Amino acid sequence: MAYTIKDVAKRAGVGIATVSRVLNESPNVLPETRARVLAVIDELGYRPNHAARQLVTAKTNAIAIILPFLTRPFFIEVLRGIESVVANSDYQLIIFNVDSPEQRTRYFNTLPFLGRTDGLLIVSLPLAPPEIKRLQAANLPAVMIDTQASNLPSVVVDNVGGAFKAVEHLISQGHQRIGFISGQLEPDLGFTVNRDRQRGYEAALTAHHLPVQAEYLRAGFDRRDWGHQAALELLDLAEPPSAIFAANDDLAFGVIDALRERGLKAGEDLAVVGYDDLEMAQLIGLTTIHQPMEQMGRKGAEVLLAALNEGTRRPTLHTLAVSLIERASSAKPSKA
Amino acid sequence: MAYTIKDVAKRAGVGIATVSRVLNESPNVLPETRARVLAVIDELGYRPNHAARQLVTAKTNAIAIILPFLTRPFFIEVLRGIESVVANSDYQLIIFNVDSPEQRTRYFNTLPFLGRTDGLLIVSLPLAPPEIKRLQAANLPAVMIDTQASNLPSVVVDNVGGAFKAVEHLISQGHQRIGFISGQLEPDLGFTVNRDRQRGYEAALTAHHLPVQAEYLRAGFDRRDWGHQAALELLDLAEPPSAIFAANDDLAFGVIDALRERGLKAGEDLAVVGYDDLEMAQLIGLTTIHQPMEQMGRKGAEVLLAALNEGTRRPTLHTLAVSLIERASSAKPSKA
DNA sequence: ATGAGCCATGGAAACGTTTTCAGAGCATCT
DNA sequence: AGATGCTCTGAAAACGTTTCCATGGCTCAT
Repeated sequence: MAYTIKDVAKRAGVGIATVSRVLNESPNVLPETRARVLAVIDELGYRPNHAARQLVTAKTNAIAIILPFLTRPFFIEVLRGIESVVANSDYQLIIFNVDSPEQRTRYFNTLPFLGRTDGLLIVSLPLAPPEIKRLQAANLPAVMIDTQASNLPSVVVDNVGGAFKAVEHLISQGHQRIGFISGQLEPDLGFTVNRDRQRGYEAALTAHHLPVQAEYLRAGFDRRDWGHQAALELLDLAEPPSAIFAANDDLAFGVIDALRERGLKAGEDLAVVGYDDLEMAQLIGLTTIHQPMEQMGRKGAEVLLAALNEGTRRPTLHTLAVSLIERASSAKPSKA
Repeated sequence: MAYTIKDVAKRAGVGIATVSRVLNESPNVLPETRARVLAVIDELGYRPNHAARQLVTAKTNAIAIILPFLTRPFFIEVLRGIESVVANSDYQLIIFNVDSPEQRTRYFNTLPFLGRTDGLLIVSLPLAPPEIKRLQAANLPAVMIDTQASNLPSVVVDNVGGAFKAVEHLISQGHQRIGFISGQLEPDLGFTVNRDRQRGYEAALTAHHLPVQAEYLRAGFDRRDWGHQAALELLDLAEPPSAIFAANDDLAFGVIDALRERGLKAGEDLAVVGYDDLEMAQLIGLTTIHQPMEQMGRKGAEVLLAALNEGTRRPTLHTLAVSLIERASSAKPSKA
């Protein structure tokens, strides 16, 4: 068995309370005593038992992050941002991946993190009011990233504004017929990205006195093959669009795939703009909206740590800016 | 404050031991008693305190995963595999990201997971014998993924064999002059992938009676821009190779980039083969070696869980197979 | 010289569980 | 009828900390 505080105390010839004081850097310990205790700790390789400490302090020194689709680049980047901040604190990071609505409700019903974590980072998953209530009842500080809850601190990006920028860019290039391809507008897990970006798309058209045409709107799935299929559908219209705005880069890749299949080229025969600015976008030369994904993670983690350490707990809303990255896929069209 | 087991006991008119028995599904409890206790638990919304439970059982119900470069696709896929297995157990997953040698040594010296986790999954990071000793001294079951330690269970892929396959494929396409681009052969964190794949490259050449030419070997960094630069260097040789094997897909993307810059096309002017089979590889049409990344994670997690639940602790070695995925980038060359 | 106040220290309670142990009740066997 | 054994139960010990409280020694002002 591992050594306990008693072993240290005995060996150092002091009481366990003194050892505890040394451990917790309490002042009132004679330097000489402290040195002796530290020497023994070092000699025995003693390490305080976490569980015992947790039991009495009621602190876990861990925070949980709940995110969907661990595998998608967006979430990875966010995770990376979070990790970079948390690694420099003395908190540990527990991961919960949620891929299905069932898992989601299971998590928020059983709250398996309760008592195992001091705080929560919730990425992209919108919470229902009763769920928020339950968190607050449990006195568990939470920060939302990429979703918003009115009574919780939230870190978001302006999806409507970003989409607006994307479409406005296309319009400024002379495009009048602009298609929009997105994933589900009302997905199982309640994401609002697609809806928000569609709103931005429509707002930009309207602001420039262009009509919003139903046949140019293609909401399907958040998968590349849907981007592919939807692009083909748009190309086959009697009057096909001269530009396509895809609600995320992955869909845009599908679009580019479809173009290639038809012997067409993005940026020459049809302008394409994506959203996310994944690493791949640069390689492919895709014009897109850059989201500060890692920064979102960092900011969220910082807000949570501040709440934990200083007790700051105001539900502030942090909105991060997005920017347009111009690349070859939206060069000026040959035929306006 | 939250309710404790005492509150439940009092309210149900039983002793705390009985509540504990109900909680732990011990047999010897009268069905009627059990029902009464469960009713009270439900009524109060009682949840057992983790720390207290841990303290007495000396079990944390958490496992830690230690991996480098959380951001690279390879590790993400492995992580996803791990997560998918762990999510179905009642363990939780704590993440430690290690990006620098300093962090690495810090982690393995302080062992911050000690007492917070029941087991360890170590991805790609080779351990020095004293480090392994320390883990075993702490009685902490560990499984290595994508590295190997003689006295710990390990899940690996055959990097030498995979590289062999890749190069043999190029040779079978008629190539005689084959370049090899890789990251550092002796990187800071001690990965051996690059070295292993180089060995496979050399073995394949030798097996087919082709010379290993030093000027065709380019070891640099695990970054796309190195692939780019090294490819240019190879192209500028007096007698440039007709094919390039890149030690990972990312490097291969850099190669393709360089070709494009010179107005050349992979698969037509020069054959390119990568390694990893990232999602992007498919999009780009890169011939590559498919690694079962997610499966590695799953397997590793399964082995660890088995060790935890059943006490199986033999240091078995699990070698997973890799396969060649032929795509356009290694079509038959026009001029052999 | 004496009391007030401070500092360093140790003993013991408390945290909320699990688990050991002993006992009560009851049926079964001799 | 008494011994035996089984099932269910509760009291109490144990886990390893932190923290409260008491105490003894010391300094310093009176």
